[in-house]
Amino acid sequence: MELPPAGTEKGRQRSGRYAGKAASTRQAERRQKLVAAGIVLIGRQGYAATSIDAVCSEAGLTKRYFYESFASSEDLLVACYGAVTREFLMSIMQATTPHLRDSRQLVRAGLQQTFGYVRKNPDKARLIMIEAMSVRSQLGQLYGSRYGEFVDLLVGFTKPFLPGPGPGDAILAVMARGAVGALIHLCQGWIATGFKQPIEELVAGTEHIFGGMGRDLGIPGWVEAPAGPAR
Amino acid sequence: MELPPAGTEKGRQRSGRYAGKAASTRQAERRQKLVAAGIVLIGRQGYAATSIDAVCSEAGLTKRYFYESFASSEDLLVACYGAVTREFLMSIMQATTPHLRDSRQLVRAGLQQTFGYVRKNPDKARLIMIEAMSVRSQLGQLYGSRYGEFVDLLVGFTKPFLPGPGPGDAILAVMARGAVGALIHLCQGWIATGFKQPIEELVAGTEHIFGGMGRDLGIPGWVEAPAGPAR
DNA sequence: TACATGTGATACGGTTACGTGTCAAATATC
DNA sequence: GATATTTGACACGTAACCGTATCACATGTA
Repeated sequence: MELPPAGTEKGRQRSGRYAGKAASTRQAERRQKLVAAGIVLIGRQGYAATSIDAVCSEAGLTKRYFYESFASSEDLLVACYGAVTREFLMSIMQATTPHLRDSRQLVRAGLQQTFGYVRKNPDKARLIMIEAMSVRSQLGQLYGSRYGEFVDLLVGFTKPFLPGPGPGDAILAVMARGAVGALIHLCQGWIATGFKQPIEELVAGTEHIFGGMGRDLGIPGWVEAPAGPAR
Repeated sequence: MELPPAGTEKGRQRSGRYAGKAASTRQAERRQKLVAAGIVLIGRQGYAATSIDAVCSEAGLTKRYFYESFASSEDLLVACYGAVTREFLMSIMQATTPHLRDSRQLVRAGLQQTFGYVRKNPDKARLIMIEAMSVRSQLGQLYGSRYGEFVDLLVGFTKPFLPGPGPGDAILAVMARGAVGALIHLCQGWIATGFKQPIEELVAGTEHIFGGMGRDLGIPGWVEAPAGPAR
């Protein structure tokens, strides 16, 4: 913001280092702290009930540094959403990569990891699945870009197994988005009701949904009935 | 709140009538006006951006009458959610009742009505599908009761077509909730992106999802492939 | 007409959070 | 050790909203 890096009057000091770290490093660390604090507070008590002061207090910083990294609390929410979503997706990819050849195993591992992550990280899950809806100004972008990665992941998983051309890409994308929606919605209800339902029922039910879609798409291995009536 | 209905001193007047209507009638009308105003404002500009004063102004009433019917703005949101949900469900039931015998037609009519309602009533759809998430204190109940009606409707539609015992009721309920979640999620994205996607693609994609579930459940009429690859 | 109640407009105090500014202590460079 | 920058703690003014209270007017009953 100030004048060029050369000394203004006597050219005494200039290096930007402080506490052993460069300016950009410190700035990034502060931002990181704020995001972490935002994830905790927003996920725990909700976006509407989380003030900027509270986030700064939780992060051990002051408001000055909040506005250094974010223009508004909504801005922070978007950042938190991105961070948690990334972690969530990574965990799913990690859990599914061993089963890229077996679509049944792939689906089961993905579903178990999805619900397992939610169960183990209820605050983060609440953040990305419930509180993120509060971002009015950027809701469209959230749905269009970051959340699209999840859909792309799903489509990418599916395409190698497709026997024929299948339905058009647009239809396939709708199916994938619908599948993601089913998962998210079940998780929302699960969270909202205090995880009372056993995770096995959720996995089994969603397996039927995914299995039905697999059969609809003619994917081998899903054509025969995947499970007995009262599995 | 005051003393018994008998006259306090001289027993002059007491009837509760005003402007030709009984007290309870006027009270109900005021509540109705407030709910209508809430639906418009919350649906249009979001729950967080809707103040009680604004709702009263929109309804042509004053704050006194807001607190006559509601204890908080969240209370109003719940009431609005209930009113719109009821209307939404009624419209779907009305659109589907002519096809209770033909499951294919039933699904198609239901889906078209679902997306059609959202398209025609974007504010109301935004209210029940997005803003309702803001009700932190009663989220669990929303998911448990009122929203459960939709799931029950779906299960009720499905059961008559089931050939055998099918999966257990718990699994069936999960599948139904997932299906509802797929619909809601697709609608959310549709709203957030300004209804750019053609409604036919959404209907076709969700038909595949429902069709897959129908095949998974062994419902006659869904066993053979419901549509060609590039329908 | 006289009076009690319903109604509408508005005022008030209290609370909360935002966004910015000030000032002293800590740190690094000369 | 001296100076400039970074940092932390805190104060300040502003604005919005909530929930309640006040007051004059409208409406209905005796």
